[in-house]
Amino acid sequence: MKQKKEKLDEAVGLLKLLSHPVRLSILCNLFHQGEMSVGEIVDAECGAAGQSQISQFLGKMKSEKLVKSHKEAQTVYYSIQSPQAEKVVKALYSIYCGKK
Amino acid sequence: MKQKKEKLDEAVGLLKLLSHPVRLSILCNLFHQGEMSVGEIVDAECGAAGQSQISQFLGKMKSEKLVKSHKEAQTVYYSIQSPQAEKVVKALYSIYCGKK
DNA sequence: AATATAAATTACATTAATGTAATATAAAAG
DNA sequence: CTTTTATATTACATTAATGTAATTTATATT
Repeated sequence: MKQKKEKLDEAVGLLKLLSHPVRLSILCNLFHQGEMSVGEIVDAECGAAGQSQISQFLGKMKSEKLVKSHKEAQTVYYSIQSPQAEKVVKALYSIYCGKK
Repeated sequence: MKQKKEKLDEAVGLLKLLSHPVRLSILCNLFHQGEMSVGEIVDAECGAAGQSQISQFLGKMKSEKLVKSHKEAQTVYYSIQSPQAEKVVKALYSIYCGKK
């Protein structure tokens, strides 16, 4: 069985990546849409972040295995890869957006 | 109804506070123990953080209404106050420490 | 009163995260 | 081949988070 500290650090690693309004919003959108191109992701943020920053965020989340991507011609599509991320986003959604 | 952005920021505010191994560990312990003195909290961290830092963390989490405290003589007891924090900690526990 | 114990506060130094502009790469269209 | 479109990368400047030592406050004990 995994050490307490390892599990703690794993959870913290995930939480850190969720702890930014744009990154959380992106994951929320991916959770509901299933898959989005970078262009769609950028548009969905309505100016809250520029293309460069969003690309950086996606790169970081991909390197940390929260999301995966595939390329079709010049377009790159992202989707959630981590079940843990999905579960936390889901829990947050029910806490903050669930029915009263 | 609350704006999407407000809810996002509220969720991010909570996640940021959970995004530190010592703070998350403290909340996890409080979740399971219900209430702990600062001394017990410090001991439970086994040196991962000093008294000063833990006091600072508790102060921050209290000012953000994640936890509450009451004093008995020279001893201060903390417990979780935020239902949202409790729910996220619970979700994380089931994700990372749940049965396989 | 002097000392000990519990917790909080202050004051930094260090490290990490964020935001942004400019540039680069890759594929498609003209 | 030049231009356009889509995305990624680089290079900082700025701000925020972290860690730690020293000091302080409050209460209890001797």
